[in-house]
Amino acid sequence: MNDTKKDQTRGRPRRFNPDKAVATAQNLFHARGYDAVSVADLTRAIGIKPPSFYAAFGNKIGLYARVLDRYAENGAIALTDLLRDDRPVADCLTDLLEEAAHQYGANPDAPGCLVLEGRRCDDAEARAAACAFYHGAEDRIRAFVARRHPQAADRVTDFVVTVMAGLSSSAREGHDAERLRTTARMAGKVLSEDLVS
Amino acid sequence: MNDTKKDQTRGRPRRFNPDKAVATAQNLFHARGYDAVSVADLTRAIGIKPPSFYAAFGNKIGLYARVLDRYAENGAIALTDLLRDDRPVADCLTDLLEEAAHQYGANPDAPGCLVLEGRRCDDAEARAAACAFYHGAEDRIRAFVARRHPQAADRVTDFVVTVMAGLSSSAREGHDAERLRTTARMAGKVLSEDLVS
DNA sequence: TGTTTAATGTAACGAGAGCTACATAAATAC
DNA sequence: GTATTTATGTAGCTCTCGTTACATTAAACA
Repeated sequence: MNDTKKDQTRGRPRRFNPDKAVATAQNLFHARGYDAVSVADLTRAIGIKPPSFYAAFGNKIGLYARVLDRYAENGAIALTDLLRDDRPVADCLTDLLEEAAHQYGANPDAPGCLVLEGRRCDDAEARAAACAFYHGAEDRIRAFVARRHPQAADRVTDFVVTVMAGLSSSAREGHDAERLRTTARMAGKVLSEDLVS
Repeated sequence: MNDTKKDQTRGRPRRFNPDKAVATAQNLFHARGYDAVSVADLTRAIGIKPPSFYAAFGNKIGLYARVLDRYAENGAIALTDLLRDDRPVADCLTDLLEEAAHQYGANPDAPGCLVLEGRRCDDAEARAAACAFYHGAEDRIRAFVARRHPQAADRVTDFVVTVMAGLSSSAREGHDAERLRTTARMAGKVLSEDLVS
């Protein structure tokens, strides 16, 4: 709440809030994707000039990395809460798919998953940054399944991440949260039957 | 087979084959996507200079449209063959998903679906062109389902196109045809149970 | 008050994008 | 042969991209 941080640093103080700038950038990147957002778009939206931008974030990728970090904390799916060892694996994964459907369709101005969509941008560095977050999540899902269904882990993980990518894609195509949830529930049925322990 | 068409047109003859050029462009667009392929990339790959390019195809979008047409004839999924009215709907759709898996993973240098991936490029005109092909296919799937399962058509179509988008995405992530096929088969199971006539 | 430190605004850089003006070359039509 | 038509090669256009030099402004430190 205390917006005016009294940082007693040395030189001229910033005229903008870097955290707010990251939030603004997150909206833009999520709405249009990394490639379609120019530095000019970002500086205009933040309300600063290029030198301030580069002094604060290094470069476009630097800001994108900040955005990905923020997304992992705020916007992304809380795998820790969903993948519980005290519930059936299939139930957890179905909840995961439904939660994805809910989040991907929640904001029509920023549909789909920032990370999943970011995997396919044209800038190699940005792509690598998004893929790093993606692989982290995929590995956690696979490890979760493997704990109780080791022989099905690869197959089930492939299915789950493929459906999630599809949900993100359909969200960007205009499917609202309810349509996505119906699709997610249908996909979830497979898991209930495949993973009868 | 007769490569040397004796077109008795008027002026100086072309030194390149436009159909081969479209095939070359298809490979590039499929491998990297519309945005990541520059006109310079195309002219280099085709072996021509920009003026010949623009004389033959109008502009970058013009060639892309030719590529989409060619893809619809050659590379894309033959919906007419798959969506048969003399077989159970679920079986047809499962075959459709498996065929998608097969095609999307067939060529590691051009993974996924040219049209599905093209929907999300940053150029508005190119996006619209790809979306037109996509919506045509989606409509055909929905009409096929509606013929025998009218109340399930929307839901089932959403599921099928979402899985297909996921398959294309996972193909670009590196899943080979066999992994994709396993995912497709899992998704197909839902349809068999959902569409018990 | 004078020095130091850091952020700001103006202006522009080089690279690459899509695209084209213009003169030349190679075919047919007369 | 001469005129006409079309494709080619050279060279360069405009625009936007990500990024930066440079002088200036505003704060803390001495």
